[in-house]
Amino acid sequence: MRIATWNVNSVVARLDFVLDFLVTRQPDIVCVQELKIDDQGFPRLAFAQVGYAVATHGQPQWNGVAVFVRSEAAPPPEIVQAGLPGQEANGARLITVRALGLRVTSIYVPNGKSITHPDFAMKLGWLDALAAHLRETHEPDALSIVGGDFNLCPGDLDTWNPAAHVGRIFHTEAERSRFEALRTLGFKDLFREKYPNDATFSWWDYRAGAFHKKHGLRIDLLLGTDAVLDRVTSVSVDRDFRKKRSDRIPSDHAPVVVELDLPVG
DNA sequence: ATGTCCACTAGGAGTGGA
Repeated sequence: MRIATWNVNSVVARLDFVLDFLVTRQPDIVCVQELKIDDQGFPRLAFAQVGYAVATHGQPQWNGVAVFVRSEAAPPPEIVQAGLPGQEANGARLITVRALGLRVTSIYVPNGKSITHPDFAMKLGWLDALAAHLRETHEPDALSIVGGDFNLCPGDLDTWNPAAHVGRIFHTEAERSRFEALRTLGFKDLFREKYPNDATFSWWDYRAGAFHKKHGLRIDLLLGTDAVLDRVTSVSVDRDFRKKRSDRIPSDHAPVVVELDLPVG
């Protein structure tokens, strides 16, 4: 089974990239963030035509999350939660589905803007609410995945220039301690568990040639319970989908993909 | 490099967000 997470930075602007990712990589499940479209406007038909069912929790203009499921020989995803309880006013940032025998959550953590901005406190509160929600709904023995854009670097290996970012947003102890709380709940960082010493990034700023210069961050993460972790065979970043294609502009995030030793269906 | 790209409003270029 192949499961991915990808912040697409507008599913409408990125439709060609996203459909090509599905067709060429054939992921079984994809956690998606930054749809930037409401559920009515979501281009469902285009996804059905390439064999994917979608569960969306969108809003106009900003945010929005989804889970795509390869529909060949599989029932469509069943939505079990749309929106993080108590945090609905802060944007459409969480959806949980049951699909292919797994519980899968796609999240888009608030950016926070800067550590002095009111949005930073909102971000920390959102992460606290996420931990509380995962604690309440946790099935310790289940195959559970939380994938998404966490808008934080878990450790110094996850940032291209740690010295320049000490104490800055995405790198603060306040953010990292909340990430650690998710691990304590039983949600392990699949990439880091598999590769304790690898510096691999998933996001590069559009500006200043950051991708070319390898000035990136690892902020797009797939977390899983031990039942998932035991079945991980690889975790990779699909950098091809961060590359410009003739006149087409990519998202500033690349897909992160985990391969599991787990049959589909 | 304050560097780019998105959606929205508006009917063009500016704003807010990331």
